[in-house]
Amino acid sequence: MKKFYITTPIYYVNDMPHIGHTYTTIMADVIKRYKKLRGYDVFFLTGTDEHGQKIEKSANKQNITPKELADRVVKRFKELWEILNIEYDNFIRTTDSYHMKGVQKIFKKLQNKGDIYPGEYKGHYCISCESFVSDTAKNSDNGNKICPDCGKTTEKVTEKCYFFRLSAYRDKLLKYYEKHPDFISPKTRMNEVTSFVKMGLNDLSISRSTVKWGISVPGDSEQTIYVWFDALTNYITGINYYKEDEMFKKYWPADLHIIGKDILRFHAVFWPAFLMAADIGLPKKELVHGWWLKDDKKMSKSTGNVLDPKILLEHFNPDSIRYFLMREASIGSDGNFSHQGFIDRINTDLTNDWGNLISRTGGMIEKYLNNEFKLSVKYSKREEQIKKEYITLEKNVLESFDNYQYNKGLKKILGFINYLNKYIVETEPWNLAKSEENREKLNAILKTLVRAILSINALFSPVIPETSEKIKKIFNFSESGFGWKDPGEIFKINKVEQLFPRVSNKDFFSNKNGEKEKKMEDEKISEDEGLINFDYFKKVEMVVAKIIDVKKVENTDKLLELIVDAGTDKRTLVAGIAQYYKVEDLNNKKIIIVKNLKPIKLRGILSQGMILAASDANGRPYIPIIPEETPVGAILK
RNA sequence: GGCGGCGUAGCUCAGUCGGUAGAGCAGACGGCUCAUAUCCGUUAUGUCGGGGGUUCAAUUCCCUCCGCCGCUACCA
Repeated sequence: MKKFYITTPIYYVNDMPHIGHTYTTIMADVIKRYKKLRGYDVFFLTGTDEHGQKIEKSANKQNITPKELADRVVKRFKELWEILNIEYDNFIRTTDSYHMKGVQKIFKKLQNKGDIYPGEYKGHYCISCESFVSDTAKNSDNGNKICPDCGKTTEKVTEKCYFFRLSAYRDKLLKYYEKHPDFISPKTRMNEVTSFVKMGLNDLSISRSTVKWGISVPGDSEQTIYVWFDALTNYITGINYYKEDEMFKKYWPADLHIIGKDILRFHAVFWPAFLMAADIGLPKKELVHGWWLKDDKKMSKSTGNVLDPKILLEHFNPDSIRYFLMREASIGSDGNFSHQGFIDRINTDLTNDWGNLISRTGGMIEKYLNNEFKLSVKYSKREEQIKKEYITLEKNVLESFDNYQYNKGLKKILGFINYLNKYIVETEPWNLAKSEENREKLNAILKTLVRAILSINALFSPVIPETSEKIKKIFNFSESGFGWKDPGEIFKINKVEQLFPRVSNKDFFSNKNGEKEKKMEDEKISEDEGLINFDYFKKVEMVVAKIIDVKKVENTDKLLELIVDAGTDKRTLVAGIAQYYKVEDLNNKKIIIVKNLKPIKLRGILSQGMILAASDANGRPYIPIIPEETPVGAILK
């Protein structure tokens, strides 16, 4: 029996489960169920990532231990997966001992090989912020750096840590990509990865002495292993890499890692390099999916538009959610989620088409045949035709599913359902039922419908498994597997229940979730007009600053490094204006800077703000010079 | 700035290895009554992002411009 090992990423317990986690996990579950039907021995791994400073900090805030925090979130994930009928084979937690031992094992292996070596991280440490300050932060009088966050003088610290020799794997990775062009799918993601690797790779710091909540480095209790090394390793520890027993030998290498585009680099560059270093085979394929946008906007905690699947579960059954996510997004590109879109999709596809087909078929069998087929019948050409067309359809659908194009496959299935609805209208069973002489014909039509329904039901089963089971029960049918179904000459059916109750807009939007939803749509409208309110504007801090030193950034054409006095502090700015402004043009001038812009490193120098300048159509900057008498630090509003 | 992708009906998208375009949803009209006011049929709408070129012929190939997205950079 062929094996198939599929994984989701492990989810960081700093976040409650949302639609993104749900999407990835449902996709994995659908693939698992599909592969199982295709005769594979499937193993499906999911779990949680529980180490790291963030977890440590949030736990502290809530006055609980990191493990307690993780336990709470894990419970939420497991509950949701149960509701959504996710059949994972193992739920790994990075705090599980078999995982931790496995991580240490591979770490040790790389150490022995020399691919992990002790090194030094030289840095400037801010004690009050408990964090490292960039090399490029500005100096204080005594030569130490000043913390850009709190302004206090930092201490020079030389910290021991371990590095992974990533630089040595550049060519090997590129060769691997070339040999396995389908390793990363879709192709655009593969291009991104290769161009990134081509630019060269630096060795990777893979341990921290400042993080306590983590797996300790073997033989060095001062250090914990970097969370990404810890997390990625789950894919092998989850199938017993520590023991390297039969299970590991059977399932590794993974056949499919499902990941989101945000974690591409870790999976497509670092993870393969770690495995190469450890002489472990590489996963066969990584499928990169996009994000779910909410009303065309990225979901994020800060905008507060993260979608909790529980809201949907208040109105819809789990299969509806599974169906929508698989039907609506094509792998690779971002999907868009709107509540209206969700309601429409479920009502048209599942309620009107699929649910109703079963309902009307069952209704007729009840009404005309008293829920029982007593006759053995001959099928006419028309019925044979339906069988033939189903077989063609099935081939096409399976082909789509094999390529993980579930949206395409499902679309095709819906087309066939429409075809069956037409068949009913054309044959008019309700007229045949009026006279006894058409009994056999009526039987043949209804039986054909049952056979078609059961056949389609199998195709649908990986995506909507719960409904699929219900349908089998209605028709007293127990076989699974694909192909044209035949429940036999004589059989009974049970009363049809409503499989997908209709949810009207009124039902959905009248409760408080709907209100919330509506409010958000209103907000969206005002944003669309391009206007911002005053509070929003106030967030931008602009002040007058005096330039106290200017120099060109070495080896660049466009960049100037400026030291400015912003009133409260002195800070470094990097600006791409060297082609238009000379050092002497700017020295001692007063200008406007944006003070609270997120600092960014440019050419290795940390730029802590931005010079305000007008720019013309060619991008040429014009810096407004402020009158000399203006006080430094004056706020613009 | 570089690399890649995209821009097709009101909405979501398919498609054309060159012969002026489709599907679903929403809309309009009609039919049926087995069915969850469901189903079936008919039907409107598009200068296929703008401009230029190659060609007998371009939405499809080439160039250029505009807009959007992703990655990346000496953008901030």
